[in-house]
Amino acid sequence: MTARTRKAQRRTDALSRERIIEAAVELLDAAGEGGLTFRALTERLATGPGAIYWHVANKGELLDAATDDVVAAALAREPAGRPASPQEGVRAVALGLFGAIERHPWLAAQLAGQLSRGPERPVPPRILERFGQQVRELGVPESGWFVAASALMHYVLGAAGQHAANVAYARTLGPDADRAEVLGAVAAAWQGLDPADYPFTRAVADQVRDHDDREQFLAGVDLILAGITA
Amino acid sequence: MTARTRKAQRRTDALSRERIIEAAVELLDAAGEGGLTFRALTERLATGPGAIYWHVANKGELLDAATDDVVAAALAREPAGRPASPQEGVRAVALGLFGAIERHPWLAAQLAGQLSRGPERPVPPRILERFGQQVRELGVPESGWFVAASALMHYVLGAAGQHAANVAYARTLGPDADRAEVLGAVAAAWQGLDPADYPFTRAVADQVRDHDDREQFLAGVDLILAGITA
DNA sequence: TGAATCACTGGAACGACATTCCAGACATCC
DNA sequence: GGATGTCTGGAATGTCGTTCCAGTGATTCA
Repeated sequence: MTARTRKAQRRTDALSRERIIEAAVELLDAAGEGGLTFRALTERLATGPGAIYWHVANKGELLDAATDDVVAAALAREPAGRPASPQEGVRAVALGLFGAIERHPWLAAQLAGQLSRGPERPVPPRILERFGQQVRELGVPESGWFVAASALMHYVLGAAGQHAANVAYARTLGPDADRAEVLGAVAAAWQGLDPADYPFTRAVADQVRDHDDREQFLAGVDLILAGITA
Repeated sequence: MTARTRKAQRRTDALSRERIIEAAVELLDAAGEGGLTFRALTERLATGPGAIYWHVANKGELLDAATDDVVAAALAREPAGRPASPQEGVRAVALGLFGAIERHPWLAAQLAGQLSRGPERPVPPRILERFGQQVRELGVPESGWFVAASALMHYVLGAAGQHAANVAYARTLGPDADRAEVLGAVAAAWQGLDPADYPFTRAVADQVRDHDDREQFLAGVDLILAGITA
């Protein structure tokens, strides 16, 4: 009989690794990266630091676990049946991650952090694997597998992260800002750049205003798909 | 007469924003993200916190300034003459960033952080602009400018960051590890995954071991270029 | 039926950190 | 030669992650 089983028998409100991770995700969603504090966590769970540290090694592990949890849920949410085509499969995975990052804006920085903290982190291989399986079915020769899957993963994480950042930024301007204001804010920030130094960025600012983020995101995915199948 | 000019006249070892940023970059290079502390900074500059805070608003601004500094230097290092082709121009920008992230591994997380912290940060537009100008010369219709430049930027930052992470990770294993060990370490970490859950990742682990990171990175850039011109 | 054991808890305390405060040093200006 | 404003560094503050440890209550064993 494991420790947790025994404890669960004792009290239904017992602390557990799952409850801690769940609370951590809620705190992150509510207040961003800085919102996750052991103090806030003890308050929300009505306990002390020692209790939490018995279930979790440290804050880093907790953040990794929260990230893993959310990403796993996002990748599992996909349609059960096989996609109509590998291309559709890639789009489904991409949109799944896009939605997860949109719902949890702190995910973007966290994923980027795991990417740049060595190959041992659990999440990047999980994502690479999903894209990779679609790439394989796309008929890409094996020598191109890694490059193709990497390109998809890096674009998706980067672009989705930027989208989430824009949404969060627009929320800063006003809690009831509508979509036009949101996109307008980003465009305005870029329009304010020096025309001599940033001719291109200023030119595309208008596109950012007029296009749907999700469509533009998918256009990027299709662009890379085109590169893969070329 | 500005404050800094007058001060420079008084003492050549005077504190200045430039000297602080320079010291910050050195600390980051030496000990990574956690190495930049106001304590370490005061020690290295033989001064107190107040002196630093007179020149710099807070740690975040200092990090942003250091990032901006390094990226600007990397983008300026490119060959002065016009590239032979827009494709070569893209590769030059990509390799410039790749080298900068290789020399300063903390850059990857920092750039990702700026990306996911709103459109006001100075660095992302700087990079987007460089790629964008080449995209324009590639003959891409204006409606596709943003997607093409975004795809390039996100892939380059993500892939270069992952490369830097692997190099840093390998350095952890042993200070005198050679290239084979470095790549072997990453491959070994991926080979240890569950074959049932990670068939693709395990299959590409061998490629990671046998290929040159820089070549693979450029192959990714070319893949996206192929998608853009398709 | 006790006593010993074990998983688990939470309050107190610690060191490191970013940041603020402020009394003073120093060149410059009037 | 006082007044001014720039610039400095030491002391102090509050928050953070983390550790320590005396306890609690269920379980196990004699």
